[in-house]
Amino acid sequence: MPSTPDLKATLTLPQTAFPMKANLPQNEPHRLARWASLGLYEELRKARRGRPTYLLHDGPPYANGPIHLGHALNKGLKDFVVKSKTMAGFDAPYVPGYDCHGLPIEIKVDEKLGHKKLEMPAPAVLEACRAYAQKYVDLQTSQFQRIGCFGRWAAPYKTMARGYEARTLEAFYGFPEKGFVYRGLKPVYWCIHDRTALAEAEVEYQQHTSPSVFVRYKLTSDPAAIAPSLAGRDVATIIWTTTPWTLPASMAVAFHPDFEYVALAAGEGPNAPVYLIAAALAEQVAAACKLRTTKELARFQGAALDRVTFQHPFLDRSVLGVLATYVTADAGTGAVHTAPAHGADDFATGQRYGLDPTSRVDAGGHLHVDPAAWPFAVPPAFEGMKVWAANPIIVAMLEERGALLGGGELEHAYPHCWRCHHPVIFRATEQWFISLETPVKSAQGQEKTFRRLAIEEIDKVVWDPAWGKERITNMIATRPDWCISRQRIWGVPIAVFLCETCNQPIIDPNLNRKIVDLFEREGAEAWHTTDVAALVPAGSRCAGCGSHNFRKETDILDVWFDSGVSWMAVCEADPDLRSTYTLFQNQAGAQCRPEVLYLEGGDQHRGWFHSSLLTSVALRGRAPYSHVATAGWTLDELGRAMSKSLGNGVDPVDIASRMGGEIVRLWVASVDFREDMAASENLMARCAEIYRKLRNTFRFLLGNLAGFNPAADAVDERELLPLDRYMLARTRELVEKIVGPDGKSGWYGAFEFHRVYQAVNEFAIVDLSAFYLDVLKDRMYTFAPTSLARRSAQTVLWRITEALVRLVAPILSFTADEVWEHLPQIAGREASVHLALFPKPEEIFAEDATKLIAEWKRLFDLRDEVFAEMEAERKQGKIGKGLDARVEIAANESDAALLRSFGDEALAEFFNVSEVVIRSPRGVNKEGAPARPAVVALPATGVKCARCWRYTQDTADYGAWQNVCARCRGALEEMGFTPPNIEQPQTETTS
RNA sequence: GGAGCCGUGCCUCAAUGGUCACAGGAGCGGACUUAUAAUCCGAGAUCUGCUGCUGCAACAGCAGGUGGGGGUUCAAAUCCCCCCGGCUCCGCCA
Repeated sequence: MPSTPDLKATLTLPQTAFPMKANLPQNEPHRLARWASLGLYEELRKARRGRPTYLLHDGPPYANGPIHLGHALNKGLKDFVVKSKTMAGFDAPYVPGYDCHGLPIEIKVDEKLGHKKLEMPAPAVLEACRAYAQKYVDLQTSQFQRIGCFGRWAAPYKTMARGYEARTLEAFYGFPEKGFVYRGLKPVYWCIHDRTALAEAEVEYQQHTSPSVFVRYKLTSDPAAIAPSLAGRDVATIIWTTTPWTLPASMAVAFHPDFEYVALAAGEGPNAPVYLIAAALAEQVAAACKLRTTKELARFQGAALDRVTFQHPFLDRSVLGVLATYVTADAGTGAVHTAPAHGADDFATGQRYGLDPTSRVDAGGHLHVDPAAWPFAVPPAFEGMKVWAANPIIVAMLEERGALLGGGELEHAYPHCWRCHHPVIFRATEQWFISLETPVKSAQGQEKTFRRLAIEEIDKVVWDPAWGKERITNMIATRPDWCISRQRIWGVPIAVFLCETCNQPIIDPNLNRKIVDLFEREGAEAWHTTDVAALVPAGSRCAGCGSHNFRKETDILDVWFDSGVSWMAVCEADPDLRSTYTLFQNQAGAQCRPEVLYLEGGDQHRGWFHSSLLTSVALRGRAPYSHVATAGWTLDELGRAMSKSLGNGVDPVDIASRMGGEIVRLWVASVDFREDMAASENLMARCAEIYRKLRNTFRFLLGNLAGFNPAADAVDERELLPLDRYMLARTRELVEKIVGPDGKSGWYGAFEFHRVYQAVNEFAIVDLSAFYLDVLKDRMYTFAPTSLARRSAQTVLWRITEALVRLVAPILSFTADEVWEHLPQIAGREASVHLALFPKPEEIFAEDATKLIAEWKRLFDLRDEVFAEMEAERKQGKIGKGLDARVEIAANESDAALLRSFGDEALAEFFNVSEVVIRSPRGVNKEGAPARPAVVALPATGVKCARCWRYTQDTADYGAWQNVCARCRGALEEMGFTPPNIEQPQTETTS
């Protein structure tokens, strides 16, 4: 077979410097450096200045470790939002932040400093904490940037910054000044390991085994007053508790006023002991306490037990019978041991009855008995012991004294400290509280409670998904007052002076301003280094007792308060954000009001969403956001939460370094973040596979745009070939779905990133790779570059690429920017794709896309038939590729007309075959069409063109080039190629 | 105890009332060597029922089948109810 080796050189094959292999781990850092040198974030701000604003306010991650997948998801989603809003034309600044104060860091620093800490002055300890937090601020910043997140990384907000600390304190002062805050004795969750109060948000429930004991409380008031039949009997009640260590603080026994109680005699005779227990529980209690034959002596309402008295089982004092509706009949005895110092309900009851709420447990959890009530000469064995150690001792003492009626162990969910994971206790201490029942005035001047107003504000916010509204509403509706004080050091001091005599705080706005200014200048350390006298004006007197001696409060603020005032410390204060935020605050309900979005994991309903709402409603009378989106949890492939113990975690930093930050981003885009999401090495590898497909599609697009000069070569939309027009219509459809008719709604507008991912993926693989680009090869490779047909295709390829690169830019930020650089250069183009705007549907294709696509539907059905037939031929080895085939279609009239309207060439291209013959149908009945057109695929006839591989009837030798079809000959002539001299064979290298 | 989510082929998943349920991966079969560390085409869910036959097998066709069951509807993966399985969050236990 004679060959013409140089004929191949006359083809216009794809040509591009855009590499097939991405080498993401190596190349992404280079692109990051380019963005940095370009000052891209600042450029974006400049480019969008004056446009409508969109504010995504960053929830600060805690700066105490490297980032994990949840962080990557969180920041990735935010980056999609910010970038897509920016490309939709909004000015969307993004100031990332970090949560820096708090126990975890202080504990880490404690471990590092060891006993040295005790000798160090407070400012030095704070300095160590600051350094520790800063280390992780820097680490996380570099990690977030590594996965391509844009933002003001050079100046993130930090809750430990001087300005932030000053704003936090200012926010705090707002509460007492407006009457939201009280300081009082109250039981709070208390971690005896960390020696601090905890907020509800800081406890987690874990399984814990507690002793479970039934204790006899002997009645000391007149039994006949309860029921006449009890006169003269030895009466007692039985309480059940799982915390024997609270018994020294037992001040009352609570009964439900409406429950029925029985008096049971245990045994025969007038001397048998009698027990008062709830009727519903009598059987259970009798069994647990092994009461033998029981006989009911009386039956009465719990209300009858109000203010009866009992003897404490081991202390020399009496215990009051009280009534409370929280007593339940599903566990215990119906008689609830009440220790006001160690339970919220107990405390409330104690207040109603005037009981002593003093805690005999110190900050470290050591028990101390009230000497006045201790009836024996020697101190109790549990004196000074930790509560857990005291439990068995107290139980033994009960047993010894005959007060223990039953016992055992109970495994139950018990609150633990979320930081140190030790079980926590309830302990009444002096704390600062924000009262949810504070009366406030709404904007309309109506009186309501703080709680009520907060709930009303929740209602004005868009919650996504919608059930978030109900969730946070329930939380606010039922939560207790917010305990905002902590007995630690690493945080914002509650910078208040207390009266040495009566503990009354000084609430003086002028003094408060002075201290805020001090914090602004010197940071929170100033509270530790400045003397009382330097701040409190001379001659100040306590409003309560008139004393003029004051001391500094040493508690710090709950860290949830810190981050919860970020709307004030950042949005209201930061020069880049405040004008937008002020507009947001003042334009409620107005059209021009900018959106303020909070986007975090669902756990923040009780965290940041919650604390931010409360502070903003209290201080500004409105919610700090207009839109709250929540993400689900990242789980492993089997749907389990990721944990160190399971070893099923996926490290985004590791994935970025091995596969690329782009792969992490693609994974984030691939999942529906509103639900729980699966992640694993395996799934990441799948994303990498998808990435390669997308990248290769871009590469092929770019390769076929080589030499295309849009200004000179682009074909007017009306002159485009039908197939090319069809693809523009498809592209328009895609654009419309992704960015909406206006270029700013659609799936990006609704944060439906996984749909963008799916649709782009499908478009690239199905519409482009498997169809359009495949079919186009013949035209792209063999036609003269000057030909209308080829320029028509290029025009469309160019528009598709320009659209696609913008559509994926928020997600594939690295790759899109790389593609951008390889696109045909046009005047006035932005330096980065990220500075560009999303395409608008009508810019892609001005006509009715839906109609055109519907028209093509029938053609694609026929194409499927053709392919099925060709596959059969292929199986028999009669043809190989499509161009080896000739297809005959016996079509009914409408099909035939449709097919003929495209012309033979276009049809052959569409089916990717050498020849298409349309025949009138045989065997078609008169009424109408056959069920399906008769399609026959046959080996092509004619001679194969050596250049374009089509079989044609007009293939002939062209000089020394053998077997060149007439179309190729025309193209060669137009391109100025002449056949090589027959006598002088072409040498291998020319020019 | 409360709230909620998920269940689609071996795997990952799309599609929230409308044609024979999208696509990808893996595996299988094939083509191409003009996207080549590529590209293209094809077959492909388990099971049940019915029909074709004297009968059986194979095969073919039809129907049903989106965890199971029921309902609304001309029409359901999609809406409603119940159940099963998996998961998450919240709360509580004196």
